[in-house]
Amino acid sequence: MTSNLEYATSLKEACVEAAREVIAEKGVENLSMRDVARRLGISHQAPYRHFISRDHLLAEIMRRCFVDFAQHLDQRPRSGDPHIDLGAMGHTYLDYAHRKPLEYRLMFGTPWPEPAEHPELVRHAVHAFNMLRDSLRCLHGNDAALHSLVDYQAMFIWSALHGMASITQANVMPHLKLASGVKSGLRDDMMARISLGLQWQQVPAPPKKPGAKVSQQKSRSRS
Amino acid sequence: MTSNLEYATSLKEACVEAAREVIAEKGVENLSMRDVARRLGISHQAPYRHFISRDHLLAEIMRRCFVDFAQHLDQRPRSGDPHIDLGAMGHTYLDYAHRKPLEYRLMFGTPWPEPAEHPELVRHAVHAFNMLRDSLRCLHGNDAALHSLVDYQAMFIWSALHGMASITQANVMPHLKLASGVKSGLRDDMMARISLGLQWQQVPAPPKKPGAKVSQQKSRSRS
DNA sequence: CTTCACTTGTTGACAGTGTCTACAAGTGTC
DNA sequence: GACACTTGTAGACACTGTCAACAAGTGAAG
Repeated sequence: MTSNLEYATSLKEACVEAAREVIAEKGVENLSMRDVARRLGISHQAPYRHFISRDHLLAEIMRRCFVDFAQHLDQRPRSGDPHIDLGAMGHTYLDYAHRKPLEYRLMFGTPWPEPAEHPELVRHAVHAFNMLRDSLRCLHGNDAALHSLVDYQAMFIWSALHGMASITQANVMPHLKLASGVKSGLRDDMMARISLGLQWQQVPAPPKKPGAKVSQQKSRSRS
Repeated sequence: MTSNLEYATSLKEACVEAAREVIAEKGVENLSMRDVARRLGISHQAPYRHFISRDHLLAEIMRRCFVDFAQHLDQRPRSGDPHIDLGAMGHTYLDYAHRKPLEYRLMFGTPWPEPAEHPELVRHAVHAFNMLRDSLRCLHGNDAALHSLVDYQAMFIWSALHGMASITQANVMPHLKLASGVKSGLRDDMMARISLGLQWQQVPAPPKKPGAKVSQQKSRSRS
């Protein structure tokens, strides 16, 4: 019974561990409950005593990835300057995606299971996003009038970072024949453009005229 | 034999058509060769005469999505002003992601099959990226000295757009409790920030000092 | 101690999958 | 007519997730 479980305190924990191995070796889409059971030397139904379906096992692993990810973000180097801190957070984000590509793919590149079924997963994912928000609030102060500015900025940062991370991971860049030096300089360039993009300030917002072209409102102001 | 094939000229075409139906109804991950065959009233092995594996059928569908995507981008409204054209391209990109979420997910959110096995898929994907490049070259002129600038800008635009599109599609935004109005204003805000971010110009590039912090080089110039 | 419920594991099914192999019918060419 | 080639069929194989029935252990109630 306890043949391959020397290290694990419970079978549930051992299942998670084995599943992560499978994912690391063969990718998420090739994770199978029976494979997990086989590796642990238990019957193919034993894991179902701890996870009611394959999706639930996967959701638990994803949840832990978010915990790990949030910890990673939390351990970023801190200086006093909130601007530098924000930049450090961006770099830390991209570092994670680069150093733990499997985990990153799992969190942000895998079709999520039904969110209603896995509230804990959602909770931890939102928590990671809130760290980005906090970093921005630290910059602006927690003035309620600026909450929407913070959210716009957070979505912008996240979009650009996630876009870059997922494009990098997709391994398409070698096929794009980028100009020499671009690949190695991409990260710094991207960070610089993001930080410039952050400086856009909302125009007083005419309350939504659907037909209006937006390309014209070039009225920007810089902080 | 020709029971359900009234419309299709060849079985190959009918397979693609049926597969797209399956994907639309049940998602990519639930696409099965046998299901395709069943819908066409043919034996479960018939599709294998035209696609050597499930991956190859999927790759063919993905390839067609890229063709469709490129066409969509090509039909964007054109004005004389290349700046406005570039903005229109961004909107057209996001429109596509919004109006054809399945196709978008298929192209950019599905783990790609081995690229070496599907060169045509890669070719069409790169072509779509080149349309973005062309749009930028149109802005700067085709000066070789600016090729790397164009590539940086293209990667930035693509990252931000793709990031936003995939986040939007992932249906996580409802869980983030964004400030009121942010969701509806997100797209315009994002476009404005992107266009601001584009204006970053490279610093003369000190030939790579690995230890140097980049956060300091705030020497920007605006066009 | 006995009894009962509950937990945790096993075994055996079932329907579904991708894909290999062997076979059959049609089609065109020498 | 003989032959090769294409296209479709039928049957297997190993694999999957998951349901249902069963067994052994544990702990509490009577």
